[in-house]
Amino acid sequence: MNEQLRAISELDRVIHEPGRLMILALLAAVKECDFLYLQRETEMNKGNLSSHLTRLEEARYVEIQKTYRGKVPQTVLRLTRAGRAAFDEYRKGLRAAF
Amino acid sequence: MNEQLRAISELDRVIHEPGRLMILALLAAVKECDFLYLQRETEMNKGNLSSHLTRLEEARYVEIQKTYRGKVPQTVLRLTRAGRAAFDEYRKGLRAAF
DNA sequence: CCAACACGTTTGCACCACAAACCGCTTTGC
DNA sequence: GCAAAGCGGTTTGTGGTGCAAACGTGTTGG
Repeated sequence: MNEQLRAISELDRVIHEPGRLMILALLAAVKECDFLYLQRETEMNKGNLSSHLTRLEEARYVEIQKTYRGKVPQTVLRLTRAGRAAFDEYRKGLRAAF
Repeated sequence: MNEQLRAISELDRVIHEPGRLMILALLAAVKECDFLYLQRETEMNKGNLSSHLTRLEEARYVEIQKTYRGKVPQTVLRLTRAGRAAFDEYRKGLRAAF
């Protein structure tokens, strides 16, 4: 197997999913944001977004912090150190492949 | 939605799957090859490879030509024009995203 | 002959992305 | 006040799909 193919085959499948890729790309850029901002930016529906976030949390790539803005619940998202590392690694893999 | 996120969300899902990405990357490089060569290079099992190829054929991205090498059946694969265009477009999308 | 092998394909399952339905809370209308 | 609608998400149901094991069809070896 050549280097290009190996790079492709080793891409992190948790990150590779476009929905999650969008989330990670955004979080990598802004450091921190809330659920609704993420929803507006990605144009995903709530359910879809919520389950991708859960998956990213299970992978320890994203931290989910539930809080309140006044009386309104607010979910704040942040990349973990591992998440940033994995995302960097993923991009490195892509560059190696293309 | 910003340009990066749009590029990600518009990635062709048929191509985005790593198994098929490997197949297309290889076919783009060599123009034509047979099933077993593809299997060795990608290190996929036959079943997996076969179904990805079927999917690529259904998408009209790959041409599957069954022939013989002596008495031994041989399956020759080739990128179609549409396949090459879609692959180029996919790579363009990736570059726009990263 | 018939057993083993070569070249793929089909089947069965397990997982997962997606959206509809739901839930608890708050605000609005009357 | 108190239904009804809205807000911020989560859970559920399901169709689709990636994967490997089992199968099929022909060929070769003993």
